[in-house]
Amino acid sequence: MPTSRAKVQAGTAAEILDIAERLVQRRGFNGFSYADVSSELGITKAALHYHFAGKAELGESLISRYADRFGAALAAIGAADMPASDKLRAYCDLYRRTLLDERMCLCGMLAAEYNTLNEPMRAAIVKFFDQNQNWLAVLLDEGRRSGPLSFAGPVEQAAQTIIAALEGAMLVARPYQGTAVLDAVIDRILGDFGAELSRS
Amino acid sequence: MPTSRAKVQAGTAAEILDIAERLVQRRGFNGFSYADVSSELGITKAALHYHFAGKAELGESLISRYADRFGAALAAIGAADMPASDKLRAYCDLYRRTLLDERMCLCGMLAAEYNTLNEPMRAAIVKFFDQNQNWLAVLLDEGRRSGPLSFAGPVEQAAQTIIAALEGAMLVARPYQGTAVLDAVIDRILGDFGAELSRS
DNA sequence: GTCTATAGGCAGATAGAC
DNA sequence: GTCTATCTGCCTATAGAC
Repeated sequence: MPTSRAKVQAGTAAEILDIAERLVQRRGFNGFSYADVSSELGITKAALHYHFAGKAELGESLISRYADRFGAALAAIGAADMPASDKLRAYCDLYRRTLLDERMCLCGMLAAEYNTLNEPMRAAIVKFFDQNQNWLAVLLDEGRRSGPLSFAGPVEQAAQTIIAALEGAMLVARPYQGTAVLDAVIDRILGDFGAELSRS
Repeated sequence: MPTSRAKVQAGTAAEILDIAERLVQRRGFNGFSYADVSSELGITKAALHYHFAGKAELGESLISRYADRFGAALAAIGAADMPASDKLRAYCDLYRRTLLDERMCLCGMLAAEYNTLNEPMRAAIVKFFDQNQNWLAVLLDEGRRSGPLSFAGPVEQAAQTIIAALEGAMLVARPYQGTAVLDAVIDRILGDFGAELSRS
């Protein structure tokens, strides 16, 4: 039964998503076409429409899969046996690994193009950032209570700032080469939120 | 002699730039067309080509004008008789006013689409961020030396972090309404870099 | 599932009249 | 400077054969 792989999407549909995801992360949703995907995959544009009715539906599937995977990565970090400061570092490293592959965060990219997207895609983007912020707020809260993290103000504000700084660093890093900008931002985040001895 | 207004570009060309600038800041460079500009301005697409040879040339002029205006705003802040902490606040307010008009930073938006742009546009974007970071680094350096600002590490790293946080906040603020995310980030920037009594 | 063929529209761009 | 008219190409999408 090759049609039902249960949980993980496999086959052509997944290959389409893989290619489209990379294209969106590098060029934006308005910067790639069905022709780009079909030529890279080696099938015709018409075949793409069998798997995804239209570009918008493909976009919705992209965000959905991305959010699921990102959520799974967050859950793995959350379940790990580490102090919160190390978990914050692991969280930042998710962004760093994405940038190392010369990709922008999918939803960060789509946030830029937000005004050109349809309502289902917009809702999915908001949902992604909500999940992201909520998870990070919990981590920050626990880390501050248990000691390894130290910062002032509400956790929601802190979580928003960290996400904004990381997304912005990926954005600004694009015109430059490499991860220097993001590394600088991560260093400062860990320094500002981590409870260090040198905090005077 | 209505053709030569000397320094400030006026007339149709400036109107085209005004409309195109807003469209790019809201929808992205790949999210608007000559037809959008011409219909809003009330002239034909062909007329646009008289003023700007092609979309790429229009894009280059957009960045150039934007960088000039931004540079002038920075110079005005720098020349003002205020402590560096107030200047930093005024700098952040530049971003806030842009977002209040429901616009993303032009070069932040273009940074997302960087991979789809031609070389002249790419170079102009890098130049904008260089100028931005250099100005901010000088402000931070002077502010730290003279007292009103307090932070650790190299000024370039600090400047990169502030710019990234502001750009990212504008980006992430788009899916949400209003300036709440950006306000939170600005509060934290001013708190982290300002020399406050409560710094312990 | 994938193909060929094609529709219908919009993109950026050009020629030449006024 | 702006127009009408047109071009070429790419876009998303569909119909129907295999």
